[in-house]
Amino acid sequence: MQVGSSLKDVAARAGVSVKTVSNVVNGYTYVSPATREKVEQALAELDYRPNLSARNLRRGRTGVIALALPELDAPYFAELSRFVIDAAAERGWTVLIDQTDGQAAREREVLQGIREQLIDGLIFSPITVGREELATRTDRTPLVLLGERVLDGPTHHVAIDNLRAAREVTEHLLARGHTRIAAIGAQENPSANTAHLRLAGYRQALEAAGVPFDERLVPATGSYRRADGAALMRELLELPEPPQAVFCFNDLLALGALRTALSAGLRVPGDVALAGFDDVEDGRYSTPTLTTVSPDKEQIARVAVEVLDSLIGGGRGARRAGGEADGPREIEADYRLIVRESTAAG
Amino acid sequence: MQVGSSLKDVAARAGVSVKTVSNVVNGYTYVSPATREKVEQALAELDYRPNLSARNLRRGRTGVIALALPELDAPYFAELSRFVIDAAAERGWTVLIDQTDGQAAREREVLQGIREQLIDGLIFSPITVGREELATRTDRTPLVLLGERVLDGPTHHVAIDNLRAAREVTEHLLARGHTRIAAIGAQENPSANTAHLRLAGYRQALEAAGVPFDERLVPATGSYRRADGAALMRELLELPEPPQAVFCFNDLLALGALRTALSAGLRVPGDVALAGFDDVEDGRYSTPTLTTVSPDKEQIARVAVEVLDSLIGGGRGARRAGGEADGPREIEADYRLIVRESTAAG
DNA sequence: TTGAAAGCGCTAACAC
DNA sequence: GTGTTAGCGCTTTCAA
Repeated sequence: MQVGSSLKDVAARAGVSVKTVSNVVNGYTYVSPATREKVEQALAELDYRPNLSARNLRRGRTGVIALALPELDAPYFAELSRFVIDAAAERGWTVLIDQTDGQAAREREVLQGIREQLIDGLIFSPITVGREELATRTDRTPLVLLGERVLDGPTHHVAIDNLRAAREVTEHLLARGHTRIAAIGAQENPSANTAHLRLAGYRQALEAAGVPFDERLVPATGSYRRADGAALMRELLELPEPPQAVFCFNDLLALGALRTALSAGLRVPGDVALAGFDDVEDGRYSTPTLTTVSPDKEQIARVAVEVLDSLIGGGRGARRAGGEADGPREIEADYRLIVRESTAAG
Repeated sequence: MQVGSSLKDVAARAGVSVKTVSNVVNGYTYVSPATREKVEQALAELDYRPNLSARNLRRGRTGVIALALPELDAPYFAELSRFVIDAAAERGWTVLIDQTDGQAAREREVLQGIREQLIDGLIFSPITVGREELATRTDRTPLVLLGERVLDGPTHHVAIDNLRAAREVTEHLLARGHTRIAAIGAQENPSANTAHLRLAGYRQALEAAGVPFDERLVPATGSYRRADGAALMRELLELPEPPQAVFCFNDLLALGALRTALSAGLRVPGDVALAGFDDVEDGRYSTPTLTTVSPDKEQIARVAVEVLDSLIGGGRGARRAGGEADGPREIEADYRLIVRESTAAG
């Protein structure tokens, strides 16, 4: 069965050459109106659709970029993805999604180019990957990193200043009069840059305020889901001296912690104040609503796509390592602290 | 700049023919160990990566399927996507995402094949698209629909029995002793099958219980986000005789309604009971936790991918319309009613 | 303004 | 077992 018509078929039907049809399809100038009309009619009659594989092969690019992230069902990544897809669509790119589940092996594959030759570029939000993996990368697919900066990394990336943001949250909690402030979300994995930066910001704020750091108030976790937040909060509440406030390294942890606190009969923020990070929509409708750091996700997505777009280059011809001349760019995205009910003044 | 090595380069380096290299790359038998080793060394030395565009052009398929859905940042779709991507990965497919935002024009594009020739198949969760659009579709890309059944539709689809599920939710509310039960999520758009089915289920249950239908208790909405639920709940609370229970057509609406109710100082379920639909994770951690219909998302995703896989066919050769011989399959997915705190017995 | 033809990198008949 | 070669459908010099 004939699946689709090719340029040749159209050319035959219109009584012109393949080149002419191609010209019409690609909107080139210098086609006489008469010819153009003939061709367009044939195009319509045969319901012609260009074969993208062939076009890609010829052009050396595919028009597809990959977005690699830990998990699509974490609201932060879901929201970010929507913006990336929108921004990409505006520039004519199609987005393909790779879920790594934060697994080191999967992340390494992504970096080494499982999809190479299928994608023109990659936007990657890593969890475990560090400087070394990036440095030894052989895949030449243009890459933009999302999330924390991999220090001195050889790669373009866009991220907010996690350390400063975490410090601000903690300062906000201190300003509310709390001194016994816990932090949920520390990670033992040495490559977990985001967690380390947020923890560092937390510690800086405590130190500046002269509040001693108490290791028992900073339980570690492997993942950042609601269940983790709920479990860690239970641990904190069993402490001889439970915290007055908890800074959670993302909103999911905070929502889990909130559930635990409310179930335990505590009032939030009356008995314990809670702050999160990410500003996902859930936290805007929880009761109480959630104080959080709101990264400008739309900006992050747009800038990442723009940088990638410029790396890939206007696009004629083969994929290039382009843009490296200017050196990797580190772009800082905006964020703001949004104070809501969960830390409202007593 | 040379971007990557081709089979020819590898062949030259290994001192064999292109075909032999191809054989090795594709894991064919009948390659002598000595040759194989030579080739593999050359492969490694040149860091060979197959050009997928070329391979696709030749094989007539791309290994990519599209998942078209309204919005990635609605938790139900985010969760579903994760399962679709996982199921697809298991079968060697890569998933590309199209967001329609539920817009009729975008949905029509998807259906008519914007991505044709780039994808081997399409899994589509429509909002507005109806029977006619499906019937007049010319794109031959294998298609599986998700969500409500388009009645007598010409297309394979997988969905839960929305009508029955909605009836069960309403019956549950009736069994709790409520008679003044509102429903949030009706849609005026005649193609909004899901909304119509859920509304029909609600009405069936009322009727069976001899409870009169009150139009004021069934406000319509265009979209299904938290903000809509919050706004509609405000309207309901201003009624001279507000409802004792509210059945929301998805969890986001319910979470928005919950926020409004709690903000208004009402107790849930004491003053008003609330039920949702979808069983997204947010509703498992809200306070109170949310009674809801839980569709088996993993099953929906897996079955959709399996059906699509069989439609696309083993895959040799060109894309086919295959599978139509057996006629469109309508696959009913499992679901269950999960009763949680938001409708707990008084 | 249009046509002829080469070739992108790969796979698979078909030879040897 | 291995090599030769003909396309897949498209874009694009180069001629006409």
